[in-house]
Formats: sequence, structure tokens, C-alpha cells
Amino acid sequence: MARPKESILEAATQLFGEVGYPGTTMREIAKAVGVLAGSLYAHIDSKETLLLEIVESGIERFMSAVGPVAALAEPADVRIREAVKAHVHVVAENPQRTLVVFHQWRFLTGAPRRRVVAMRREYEDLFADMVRAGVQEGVFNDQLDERLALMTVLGAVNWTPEWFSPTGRATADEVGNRIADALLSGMRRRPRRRARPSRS
Amino acid sequence: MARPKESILEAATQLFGEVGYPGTTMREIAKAVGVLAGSLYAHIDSKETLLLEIVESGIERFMSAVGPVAALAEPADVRIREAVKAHVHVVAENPQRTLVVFHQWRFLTGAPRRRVVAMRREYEDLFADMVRAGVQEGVFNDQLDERLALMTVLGAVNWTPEWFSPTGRATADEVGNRIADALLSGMRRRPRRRARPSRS
DNA sequence: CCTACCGATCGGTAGG
DNA sequence: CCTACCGATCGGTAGG
Repeated sequence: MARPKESILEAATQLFGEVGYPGTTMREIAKAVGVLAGSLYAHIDSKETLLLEIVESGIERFMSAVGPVAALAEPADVRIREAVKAHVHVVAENPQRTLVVFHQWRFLTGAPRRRVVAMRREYEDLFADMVRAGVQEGVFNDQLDERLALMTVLGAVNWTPEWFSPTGRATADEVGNRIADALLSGMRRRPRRRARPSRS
Repeated sequence: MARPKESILEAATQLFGEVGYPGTTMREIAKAVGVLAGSLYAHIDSKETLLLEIVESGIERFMSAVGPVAALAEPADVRIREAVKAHVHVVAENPQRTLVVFHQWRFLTGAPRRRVVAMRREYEDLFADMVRAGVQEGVFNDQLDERLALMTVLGAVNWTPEWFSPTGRATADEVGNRIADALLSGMRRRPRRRARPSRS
């Protein structure tokens, strides 16, 4: 089905997501595609460049979906809501691919690995900048621990591929909005109507 | 150092956490311990039972730390805060082990795998029950999507081993309290002082 | 895309 | 805990 290179990328994404990069053999990828192992090498250079292509194009998808939204001329809370929704949309397109992008990159080596680490960093910085902007704008609590707030945001969105089902009840927009609700209400200026204050 | 079995478990935990179960070879574990590969088998049965021991005892640690707290005679929001703190405490003891417990269990097979899946489920149910109780008690918004709220909670706590450093600035208690702040303020009854309502 | 195969490495064992 | 080794499987290649 479709062009062979695409079938290989698809099968590899599925398997890397399920059992990880070292847990996947070229013979399993070949079997899923419907050829023998040696035949794969007419279309790809190596197992590692296969992983690199999946991870790199995956991060680019997140970047080009969230980047423009993060740059909108809107208050930080609005931008974060839209960014979370955009992120969840990309997850929803292909949760398995997202798992590979955010977990399997560590098996890359040398220059490709350094490049991917820099790209991941750039992506996380989109969120870090919005959190910082929110505090400066006075939208968020000025007592906010920015690093911890960022990690809570990243934790919530990075967990979605583990449970989100494209065929499930909730749409990507609904999930993104609800996650944004949960995250933002913890960050806004003077809320805490009946919250016990934290001891730190 | 210490008893050989313990050294093996420690080295395996470190390596399984860094490069995953299939990415770790018995020869690497042996090298970290300071023996040759064959010598490991005087102390362990197989690579897989080594993983099983780490995962099973790890889940038990989380269960025995969070279980009693979840059963306290307190409102759900208080119990969730204490549960999050207890969870972060166990993460802080050994973040690497936590990564193995929550990610590498999928490489177990047969009956051990089924047992571990059931244990994980039991653990997640502690949090699911507290979320449900909070809605019934009227502590949380009755419009709350319980499944999504649960996933946001699990996402936030399950992300901590990826970034928490036991030698960093924030203590486990501080981190747990802040995460609880963020999560609970999104779940409480009629907050949203200036929140844009979600469209779903 | 297949046949046939390579050197290397894997988890694990026998015997001491 | 070491020496020495096993059968199986790995990623990848040559030649067609």
C-alpha cells in the first residue's frame, strides 16, 4: 500500500512506539511491510536514520503547529490554551508517533542526536516563554515557580499520547480545552478561594 | 559494595532506566557490577526476572506510600494533595527506578506481566477513587470530566521522574505541594474568576 | 525485491 | 566468580 518508503516509516513508527527502538528488529519491520529484511535497504540507509527521520519530522510537526500560536498577539493565558490545543491535535493525529518522538530520540547518537536535542529544547522553550510572559504580564500569580509550572504543563501534555484515543469520546479540542482549564486555573493571579496554601 | 544481589539490581535499574530493557545487555550490567556476564547467573535466574523484581517491588513502594494516605478520613482534595506528595517522595528516592517501573513493565511477558498490569491498575485506581469521591462530596466541580481530570493528575505526577533532581533546589514536599496546588485549583467547585469557559 | 550470507553480539550454560 | 562456549539472532551487504 502506498509508496514503499512511507510503508516502512509507518511500520517502524508503530513498532518503535510499542516496544521501543532497541526492542524492534529490522526483520519485524520488514514483515509488517511484507518484504524480507534485506529488501528494506533499497529504501533506507540504516535503522538509526529511520529513527532519525521519524523523530525529526515529528518534532517539526509540533513546531509548525504550536510555533505560530505561541507567537500570537494575545495574553499568555490565551496563547497557552491555544498551544495546548494545537499540541493535543498533533498528538491525536498519531499518538504512536508522538511516543516515538518524545521517548525514542535517546537512541540517536552523534550529531543527529545533538540536533534533535536542540529541536526538543526549542519546542519546550515555546512553553517556557509563554509561562514567563504570563507572569510579566500579570496574568499569572507572581509567586509562581516558573520552572515547576512549566514542568506541570509539559507533564500534562506529554502524558496525552499514553491514553488519548483518536476513536474515543473526547475530541482533541475538548481534551486540549479541559487540560488548559486545569492548568491555567492553577497559575492565574489571586485565585485560591478555598485552597490550603502550600507550605513552600 | 554491599551484597551482590543488591548491586545487580541497582546496576540493572540504572541501565534499564537509561536505555531501556531491550537496550541493556547482561554484559553491561555485569561490567557495572564488576564481574563477567556468566557470573550474574549465580544470583539471578534471567534478565526478565531481574526486570520483574525491580518493577514489582517498585510498584509496591508506591502502593504502600500512597495507599494509606488515600484511605485517610479527610476530604478528597486533602487526600489528593497528600497522595501527590507521597508519590513525589517515592519518585525522589530514586527517579531512575520510577522510570523503569512506569515504562519498562511492557517487556514482561506471560503471567508476571498480567500480575504487574493488575498492580499498576490498582495504583491508578487509588487516584481515580479520590477524584470520584471529590465530585460526590461536592469538593470538585460537578461538571468535571473525571477521566480527563484523572489523566491530568497522572500526567503531572508521572512526568516528575523525567525532570526531578534529588539534589536540585526544590524538595519533594515542595514539588508535591505545588503540583497539588496546580491540579486542585482546576478541579474545585465554582472557581474560574476570569477564566474563558471551555467550548466543550 | 529475493537468495544467501557475513561478522558481531545476544542471553544463557557447563564445569570447575 | 572465571573460562570457554552454545545456538540464536542481530544489522547489514553482495550479487543478481
